[in-house]
Amino acid sequence: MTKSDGTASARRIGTEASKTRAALLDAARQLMLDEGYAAVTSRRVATKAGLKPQLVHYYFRTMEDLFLNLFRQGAELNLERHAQVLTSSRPLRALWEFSSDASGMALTFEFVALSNHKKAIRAELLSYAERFRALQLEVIGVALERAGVDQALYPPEAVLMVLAGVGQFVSMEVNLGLTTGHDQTRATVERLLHQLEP
Amino acid sequence: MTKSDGTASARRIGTEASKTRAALLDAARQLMLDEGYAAVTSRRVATKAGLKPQLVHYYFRTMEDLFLNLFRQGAELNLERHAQVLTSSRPLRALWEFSSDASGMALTFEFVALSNHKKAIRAELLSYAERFRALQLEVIGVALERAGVDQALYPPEAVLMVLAGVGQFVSMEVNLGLTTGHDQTRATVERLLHQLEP
DNA sequence: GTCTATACTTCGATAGAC
DNA sequence: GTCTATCGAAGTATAGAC
Repeated sequence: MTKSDGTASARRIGTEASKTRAALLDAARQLMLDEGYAAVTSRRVATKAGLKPQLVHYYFRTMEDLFLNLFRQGAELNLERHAQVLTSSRPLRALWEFSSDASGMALTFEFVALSNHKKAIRAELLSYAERFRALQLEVIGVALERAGVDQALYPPEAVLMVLAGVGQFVSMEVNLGLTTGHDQTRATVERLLHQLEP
Repeated sequence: MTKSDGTASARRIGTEASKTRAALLDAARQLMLDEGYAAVTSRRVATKAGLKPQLVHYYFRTMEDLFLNLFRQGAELNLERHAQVLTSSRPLRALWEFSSDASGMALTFEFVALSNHKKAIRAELLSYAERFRALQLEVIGVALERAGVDQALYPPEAVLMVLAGVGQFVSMEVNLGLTTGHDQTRATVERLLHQLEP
């Protein structure tokens, strides 16, 4: 661990190993899930963690910094889980299950919403999204080949967008409280997946 | 037009026909699109419209009221456009084009994000979503029948979720600045649509 | 019917004490 | 290395003047 981790600055900053710092990140994540990114203010984060608001600015210089750190933490974890899940014996099904998991989707959704007007978050999100996509495309290509699918008709990119797109769309709706037509959709997707990965 | 339009209250409120009121709604929508729902504050809306912040509270008692009115206005408009578009000669294609229109998606996305922690918005959004879905399902059923699709294998609900889900997912990504794999996805969807609706 | 003067709360951030 | 005292700006909302 080097001591400099980004922007050089005159002000002081807490260590990354600090337990207080971790508590603040946890509180922020909880708040973001429960009440949306707009509820993640220095005061509310601190209160939730049982700490003083100024500590947020000690451990994370700005609120944007806090969001970035929170996002990276989750993204790295997701990347690991994702890489593992995609090396399973049925990667297409694994991708579908990953994408249609509503609880995992909620945080991601908040970050996407947040990134719509925070450039730094957007850049970070885009960078991770590209890494995810590359990982997924590779595995899907192999899976389609193994299943004997004509990739001129069904390119991996399109398969990915359908699996991930429909999956994330469904979980977004679940989080909203909308479930009309989900059963039929799930059944149909799973039937098709069964044909590709028996 | 009756004079009472909802909550009975002691305080006074501006008329719905007011030009000032319309200007505030426009400013709010613009702000929401450009900088996200969190940027829609009484002060910023008023400034953008060249008015005093207190006017927001005169025409819309609370910020939530403003959001509700803004949403309803857009939803009604969308419902009309939607009903019209679905009576076209190629309803499936029309639905795909509607869903994959990134510019139209942006506002909807913000409202979904907002509704995640505002109960009143969520209720309104859900109510409209059900109306949309019912409208769409009916038309898709007819279209599938006409195309001779086995609806036991491909129920209208699943077709809807794929068209709407993938379409909205794609436009969400476009708004984010992510376009990897979109061309292949669009081509594949359009090829399949061409088979169903020549 | 329309708008202004004003109150009170919460925000992010810094300088400096332990 | 860790935390506190404090500031100026921005937030929502009401009561009352035109």
